[in-house]
Amino acid sequence: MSDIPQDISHDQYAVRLKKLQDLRAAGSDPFRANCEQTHFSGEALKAYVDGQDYTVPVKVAGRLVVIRDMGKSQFVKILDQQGQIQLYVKKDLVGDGPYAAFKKLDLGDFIGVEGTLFKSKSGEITVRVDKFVLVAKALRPLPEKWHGLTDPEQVYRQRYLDLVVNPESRDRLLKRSQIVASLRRTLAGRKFIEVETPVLEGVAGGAAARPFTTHHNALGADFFLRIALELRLKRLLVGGIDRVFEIGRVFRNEGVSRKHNPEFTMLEVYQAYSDFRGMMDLIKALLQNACRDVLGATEIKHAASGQVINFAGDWREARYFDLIDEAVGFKLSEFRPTPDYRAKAIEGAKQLGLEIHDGWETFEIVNEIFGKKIEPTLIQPTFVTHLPKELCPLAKLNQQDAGLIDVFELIIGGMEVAPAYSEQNDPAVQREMFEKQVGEETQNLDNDFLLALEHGMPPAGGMGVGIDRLTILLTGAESIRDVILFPSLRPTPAGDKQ
RNA sequence: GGGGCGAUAGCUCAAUGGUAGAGCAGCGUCCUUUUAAGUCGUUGGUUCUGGGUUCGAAUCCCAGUCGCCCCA
Repeated sequence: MSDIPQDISHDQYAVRLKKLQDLRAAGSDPFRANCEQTHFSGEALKAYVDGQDYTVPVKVAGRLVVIRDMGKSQFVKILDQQGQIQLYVKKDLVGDGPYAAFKKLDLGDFIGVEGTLFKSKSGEITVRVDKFVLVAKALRPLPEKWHGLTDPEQVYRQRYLDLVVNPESRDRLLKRSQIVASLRRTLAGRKFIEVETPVLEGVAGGAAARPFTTHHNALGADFFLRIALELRLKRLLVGGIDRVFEIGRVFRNEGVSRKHNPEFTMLEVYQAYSDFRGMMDLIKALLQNACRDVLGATEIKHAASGQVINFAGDWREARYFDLIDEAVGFKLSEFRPTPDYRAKAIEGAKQLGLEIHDGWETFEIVNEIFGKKIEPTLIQPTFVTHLPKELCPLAKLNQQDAGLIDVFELIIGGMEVAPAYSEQNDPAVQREMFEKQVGEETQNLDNDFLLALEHGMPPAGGMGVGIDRLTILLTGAESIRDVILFPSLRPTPAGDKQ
């Protein structure tokens, strides 16, 4: 030990650690087991009765985020789940000793207080503190109060700091929670049953995507992380669960971008004895309710296009090939049954300035036109129906045109929000469709699923909703990373601090 | 995978080859209704990492790490 007092005034961590040690030395616990709380901040603000200052008692708790020290009194603010509330601490009210202790508190500390509500001179509802207690000491300082945390890497890796200092971040988290709750309510109201199915699968099916692989030691077997919920939920249709849904994480081993995270959340819904048209009705109810529940309106401003998206009323319905014909400027769809189809599709795509890759199938060329030139222009909710059958092997073929499938893709704000199908339930046709796809995709044939189909699956409408994209839409977020609390990032080296 | 941009105090940002600065936060002082409170004083730097060029590098060059954007 040195006699020379070390100057730690510049080191905020050391200053706080010293305060913590001093508290312990004085017999006080800087990390309490609990504290009483009668109101969240928002509830306390509502509990105030106009003109009745100092009569309504409240006990609130939270993290100190603002301190305005005026010598013998202080205005401070604490943050809890519902937001901030101001506290007023007066020396002659709490007493000299406690007041001195209060002055030693740091931004970031958690406190619990007891007091009464009043309205300050400038009209802010405030708790006048009678008693307070430090319940948890913070050893590290908070980011700056005015600008918040802006470095995206730190926002994602230390989301807890982002949530403390960036209110819009907390707001997005709350909205996402409300959206999911609203979806569940709507589904429950229509007698859907929520289930959970395996994340670890022997065969990763139900979508065309590269899966993650992992290994189970005790079983001595490799597993895939699921890429969709579909094939498990359809087994439940076979088992007599007529209206079933799951909200769950799926994993796709693909690129990361503003619109893609390797793990994301899907709602998949299946309704026996319905079809893709029934799903139109369902998705409208789901989204209109979610808008009302979360935003209190059925219109939202779409930041990217500047348009107002209107969820009320009837939604536009357009056939895939009508939109394609319109985009290329000639009747490309009429060439579908002819040998000239491919040449015409290439011609159409090139006219639109699109790059075509040699190995592409004709349907891929046409879908490039859709993805690049049509989808981004569909801002208002639009059901795009009757896609070419190659785009999904799990849907029923159209009665009039076996090259088409009875499906829709719901596009909103230029993004695919929900695909829905009349589900294929003929085991022979299903096997044939799978076998065609297995050749070109990485996924294996799910024989166990085909066995289930052979036992008979009722006709059904099915639908998938990307929860992350829906949240982007309803919150106006710019990136999927803004609506996923902890987006996938390259791991930092083990043991690395800060 | 390719191209572009970025990383400086705890946080937000300056400093274009010549002693690394500001605001907030911190530390010390004044202030019993503040609103990014105010006031006076003050501490704090592996300029992402490693090489190189130069009398001299936050700045120029090379390589790497991490992130963001665009493209595939």
